[in-house]
Amino acid sequence: MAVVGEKVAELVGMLPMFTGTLLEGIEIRTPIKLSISEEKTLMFLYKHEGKSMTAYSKKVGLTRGSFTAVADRLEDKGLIERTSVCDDRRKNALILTKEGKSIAKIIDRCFKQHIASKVELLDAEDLKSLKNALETIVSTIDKLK
Amino acid sequence: MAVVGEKVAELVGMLPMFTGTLLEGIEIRTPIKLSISEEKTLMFLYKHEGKSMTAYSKKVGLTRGSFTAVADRLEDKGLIERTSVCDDRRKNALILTKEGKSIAKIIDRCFKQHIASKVELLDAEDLKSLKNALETIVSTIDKLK
DNA sequence: TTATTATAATTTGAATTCTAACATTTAGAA
DNA sequence: TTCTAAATGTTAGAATTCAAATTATAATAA
Repeated sequence: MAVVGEKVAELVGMLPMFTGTLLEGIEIRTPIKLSISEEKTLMFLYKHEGKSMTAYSKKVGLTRGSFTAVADRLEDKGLIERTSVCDDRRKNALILTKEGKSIAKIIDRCFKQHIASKVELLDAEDLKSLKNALETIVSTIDKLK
Repeated sequence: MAVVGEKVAELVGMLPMFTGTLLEGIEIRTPIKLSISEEKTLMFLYKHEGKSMTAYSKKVGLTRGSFTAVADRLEDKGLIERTSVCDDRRKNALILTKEGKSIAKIIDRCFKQHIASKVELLDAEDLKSLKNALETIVSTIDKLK
């Protein structure tokens, strides 16, 4: 079924536009000025603290080298800390500081509110099928690993 | 149904990881070295030539300012041309050169083959529901405009 | 007509990200 | 043990992208 695969490829190419449309016009006001990668990092940390640099770099979509700079900046701003993981001295586990947690909370709420307000324009049926579609896709991620 | 909206927001946040997983390990070998934005631009041009700079910048996910640089580089490499649209002298319509078209074809094929080979790991049923889910999402894009 | 506002693309310097090389540590094989 | 290969994170310089101001054109109102 290579035909289906190619169709999937075509659709995947359009996903960034989808998220772009959803995020259009979002405005996240934080006490400290942050780049998008910094905001994303805080959001992921807010959900799952204590993972490695490499893990977060993948979630944010940066190379390890670039993510080092992001972590440096967040640490300089006092929002995260690198903690050592004893059983593997190569790894750094990242955690939020108190202020980092408070700002991450703000970002998380803004993000959710913005998207919720966008999809409110859909009727109930479309919204439901959108949610189902997203769940299908996300659950497919795991099967590909 | 703000609850559904928030759930959607959470899932949307995971989409970049999904595309990241699908594209992991992709290797596009072209006669001329290209950046990712340049490759994306050629792919979109391959599908729809003659749109404006702003239109492509949105598809690629760059600001207009950044996209000017991408178009400059592609023009310097002889892969695209800016053509004037007579009825609006502000706009530049982009078109592929002969070589640009040939390279765009390579990129398009590599992209599709790579993703097709990835999703081959899924069984027929999962593959079908993935395709349906993607179609649902893409068709939702339009309704939000 | 003229003035005003909006749109398309460019420019510039600053900020961010990438690529490639590196040091350190771990895991596994010989 | 020792060797080799792989994984983690960092570094440095090049490449890319961003934000904001600018120019030119178009659309609209006065």
